[in-house]
Amino acid sequence: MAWTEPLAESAPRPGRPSRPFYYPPHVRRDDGYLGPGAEPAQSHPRFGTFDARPARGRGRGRSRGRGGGGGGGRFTGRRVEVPRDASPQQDFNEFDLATKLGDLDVVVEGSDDAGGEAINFAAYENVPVEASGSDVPPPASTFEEIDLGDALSLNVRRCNYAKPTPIQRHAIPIAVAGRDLMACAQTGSGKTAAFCLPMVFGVLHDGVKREKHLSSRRSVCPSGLVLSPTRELACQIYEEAKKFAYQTVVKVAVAYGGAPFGQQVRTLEKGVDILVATPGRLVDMIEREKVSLRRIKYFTLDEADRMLDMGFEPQIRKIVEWMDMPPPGARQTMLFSATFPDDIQRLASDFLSDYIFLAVGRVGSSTDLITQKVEFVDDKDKRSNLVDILRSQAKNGCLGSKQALTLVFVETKRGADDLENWLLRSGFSAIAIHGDKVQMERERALRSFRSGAIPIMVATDVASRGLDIPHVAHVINYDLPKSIDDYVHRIGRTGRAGKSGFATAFFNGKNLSLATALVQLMQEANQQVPSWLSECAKESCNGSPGLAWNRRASRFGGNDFRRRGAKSSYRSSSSSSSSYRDAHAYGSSEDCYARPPSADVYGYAAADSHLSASHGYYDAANNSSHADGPDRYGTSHGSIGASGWE
DNA sequence: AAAAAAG
Repeated sequence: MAWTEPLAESAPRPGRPSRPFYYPPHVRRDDGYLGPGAEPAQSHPRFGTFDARPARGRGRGRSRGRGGGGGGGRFTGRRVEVPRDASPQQDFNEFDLATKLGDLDVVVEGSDDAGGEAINFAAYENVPVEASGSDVPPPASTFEEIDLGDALSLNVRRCNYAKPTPIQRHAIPIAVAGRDLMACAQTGSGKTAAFCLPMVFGVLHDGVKREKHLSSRRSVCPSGLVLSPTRELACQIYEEAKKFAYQTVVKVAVAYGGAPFGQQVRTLEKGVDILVATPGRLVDMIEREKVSLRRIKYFTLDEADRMLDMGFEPQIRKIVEWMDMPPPGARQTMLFSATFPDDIQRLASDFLSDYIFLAVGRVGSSTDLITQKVEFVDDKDKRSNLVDILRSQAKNGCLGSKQALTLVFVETKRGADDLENWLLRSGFSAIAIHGDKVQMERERALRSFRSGAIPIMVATDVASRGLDIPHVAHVINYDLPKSIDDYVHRIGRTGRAGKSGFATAFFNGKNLSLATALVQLMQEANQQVPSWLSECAKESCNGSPGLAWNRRASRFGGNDFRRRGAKSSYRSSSSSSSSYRDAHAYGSSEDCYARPPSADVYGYAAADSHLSASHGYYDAANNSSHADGPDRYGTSHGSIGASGWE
């Protein structure tokens, strides 16, 4: 009963003296929020929702049990279904409540604040969960239950994590049990903590033997490794891991390109237990014998589907299979991502041993917090269209008290620079980030965007994954990505923290191949789909090879490819026992008592309308482009067909 | 065809 309960119970008592509690600087934030990227339910500004969503057709069975008797090593699975009527809107309000309260004041001078009691934790429970594999460890509902030990528990507290999020609940016990894991949950849902905590715990539990760092004259031998697809994300993970390792013997370090090699090595040589790295620099370090992977015991691939896609796969394979890392089975491997296409799952299973597949998602996932608009805009009109939007946004002010941030995605690095220049010339404060900039510039861009000093950032896909930037109110897909997965990750930069977000896409003939998947995605997220877009989807469907991108069927988890591949041999008969436990853990019992007061009581309706008001341009912009959308499409149809090859 | 990741 250490700390979660008191927090919640003391909340309604005003004037109660605050608990003295030291928060080290690295877990503080300028906006008062103390936690890192994941989500103490109680006051959590960053808790979005879950992107991982069930595949279609899952609504049928209420639950699917694990095999009766649960014999050792048998492949079993369990699922929990969410009532169909779970209203996304309601969830939004609940999250928004948490957000608002969290923003009011957090912790240092009174962790009693927060009205913990008013928060409906059931919102967290309302996610469909699938866990499949042999002998899946049961989820834990509190951190205490997981028993991470004093030091780690204290750090979790310092991060203001009151309760584990669903992905943490399920993944942490699995990880702590030493099992391999393939986990699906949206970035921002506490995924980072879900693998960092167990890694720190593992190292701590194994006992750090300092001499191991000296066991080789030349190279350091970390026991934990996390790989990330971008440098900035690596930094972010490093920062998070550091919070858990604070005041323990566990040392965390980061290695990525574009920064002085020697400096990073010198840091490593002081000892490192958990190394967060990007692939290139890591390979470099290994080849120069600065680092050895021979003692790796915990290995995590973040954004695993990206890491295993065509561009990255050889490098990852090299690191995992051709360097000195212990083979699957001799190490623990965990893969995390929001999206996990089938073919990538198949690839990934090379790296895993008797793994558990975990998908945590909510019906109508995070994207329904995001209002998605698609406008038909020819390339030549994009600039003026963008400027119109930005101008209207500037006029309509900010998002709450904070400067609303706008993230504009473009296709190419060159395009990012060009657009940045154009915006600057048009009088906007904007900055570009892409892979051709030197690392210092990249970091400076991200920093000034994060802080709100420069409220518009033009980015390539370098910024599409994982980055946790509070107050991004609007994501504009100036150029749409080729794959729907990228689209999902991009718009996922907003609509976090339970706040609503806007996403606008400029669509034209060049994006025809995306139409089908886009329409599908929007429909699932209860978005209004312009009729001209539906038409595009229908057209492009016909016998075109354009569906190469369409991985809808296998995305969003809820889908362990092993179950599809060999259903009959894997799936055991359903049994009521384990499904009952899950239903109980996630189900209605908690659901019914803790409904928060209606949104209006707290003035969310107002907050909400303020938000829409601040984006009032929307109606105007949408109407006009909507009106001429079909025409433009119609007139250029011939060329669309030609250019829309894949 | 593009971005990312080594220098």
